[in-house]
Amino acid sequence: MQTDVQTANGKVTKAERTRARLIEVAKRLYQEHGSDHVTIRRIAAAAKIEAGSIYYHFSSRDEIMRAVLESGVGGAQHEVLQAIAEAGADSSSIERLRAAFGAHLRYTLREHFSSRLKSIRRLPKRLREHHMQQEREYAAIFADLLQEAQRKGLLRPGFDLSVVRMLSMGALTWVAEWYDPKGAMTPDDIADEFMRMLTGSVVRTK
Amino acid sequence: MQTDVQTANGKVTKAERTRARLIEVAKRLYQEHGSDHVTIRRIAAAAKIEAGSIYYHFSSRDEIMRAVLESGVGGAQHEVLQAIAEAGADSSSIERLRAAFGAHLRYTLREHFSSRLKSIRRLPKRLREHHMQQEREYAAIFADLLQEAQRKGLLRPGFDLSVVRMLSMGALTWVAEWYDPKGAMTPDDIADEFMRMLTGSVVRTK
DNA sequence: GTCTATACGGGGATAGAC
DNA sequence: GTCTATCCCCGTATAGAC
Repeated sequence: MQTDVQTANGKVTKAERTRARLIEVAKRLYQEHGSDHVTIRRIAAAAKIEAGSIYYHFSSRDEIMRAVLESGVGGAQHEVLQAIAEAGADSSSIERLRAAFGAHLRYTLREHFSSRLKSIRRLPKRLREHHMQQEREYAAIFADLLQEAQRKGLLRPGFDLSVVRMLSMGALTWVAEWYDPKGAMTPDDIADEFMRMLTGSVVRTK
Repeated sequence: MQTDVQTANGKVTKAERTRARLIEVAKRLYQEHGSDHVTIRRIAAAAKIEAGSIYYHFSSRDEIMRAVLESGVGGAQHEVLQAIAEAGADSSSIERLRAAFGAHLRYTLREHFSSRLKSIRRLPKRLREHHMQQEREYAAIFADLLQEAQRKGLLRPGFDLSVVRMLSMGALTWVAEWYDPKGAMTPDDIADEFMRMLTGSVVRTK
C-alpha cells in the first residue's frame, strides 16, 4: 500500500521485509489462536514492533487479514500446481488428482490453514470479493482435473462433478480439525485412503 | 449456574425461560455474525434485556458460548438419533447410516451450526473438555453404525473405519461453507449424492 | 521506518437500587 | 430478576517526534 515496491535493481526494501514478516507473524497467530483475539497489538508484540508502526505497512487490521488470506491461498495454489506438474506429463488425470489432493492436504495440515475457517464474513465487501475470486481459481484446479478425467472416461457416469469436488475438498480440508500429528498416519496416508474411497465408486473400476 | 433448576411441581421458572431465550438469541447471533462480534451487549440488545442483567443467568461470556455449543451438539444428536429410529428396526445398517448422514446435514444447514467452526480453542480448558466429550458421543453414533455395517459384512474390507467416518463427517459438515439454499439441490439430495460416492467403494457392491 | 503518546469507542464485568 | 451506573481494560487508529 505504501512504499512496498521492489526497487529497480531487484533489491528488497526494508519495508517489504517488514511487511512480509508481519504477514508471517499474523498468519502464525491466526493458526494458533483463531481469527478471534488476533489484534494489532498482539501482532505487533509478536513481531517485536510497536503497534502504531504497523500502520505504516497496512492501512487497517482487515488489510492484514486480507494479506494473510491471500498468502495462504496463494501458497496452497502454488504447491498444488507444483505437485500436479511433478506427476509428469504422462500421468493419468486420476494420478494428477491424487497428487493434487495430497498437496492440498499437506499444505492445509502443515500451515493449519483453511481459509474459510477464519471468519471471512466480517471482511469488507471489496476484500471479500477479491478473496473469493482467488478461492474460485483454486477450486478450478480440481474442477479441471475432474472434468479431464471425465472426458477421458475414467469416471463412473451419473455424478455431479461439482458436488463431488466440493464434498471431497470438504473431507480433506476438515482433516485439520481432527488430525493428530503424533498419530500413525501421515497426511499422504489419509489422502490415499480418501482416493481409495473414490476409486471404485466415482472412478470407474472396470 | 443460579436458580435454573426446575421447581418440584414441574413448572419452568422465569429464570429458566430467560436463560433459554438468551441461548437462542446468542445462537442466532453466532450463526449470523460468527463468533467474533457476538458481545454481551449485542446479545442483551437482541434479547431486549440490559447487559448487566445477563450476569444473573450466566457467569461469563464464555459460559454463554458453552451453553450455545451444548445446545447445538445436543440438538444435532437428538435429530440424528430420531432419524435412525425412524428408519425402523428392520432397516439395514446402511439405510440407517444414510438416515443419520441426512439428519446431520439437514441440521447443520438449517442451524448453520458446525460447532468446530466457532472458535473452540478459546474456550477455557474446563469448558472445552466438556464440549469435546459431547462431540465424542456424537461421533460415536456414526462410528457404531459403521461398525455394525462392517460386522454384517456390508462393507468392503480394507478401510480404516475411523478415517472413513471422519472424512465423511468432514465432507458433510463442510457443506455449510458452500451450500446455496437458492440452488437446485436439497440437503437430502447432497446426502444422497454422498452416499452414492460411498456405495460401490466402501460399501460392497456385490 | 519506527517510536511515543494519545484519542476514542466498545468490550466484560460488578454494585447496588428497585 | 432486571435496571442503571460505573470501572477498567483493551481494541483500532492517528499525530508528530526522531
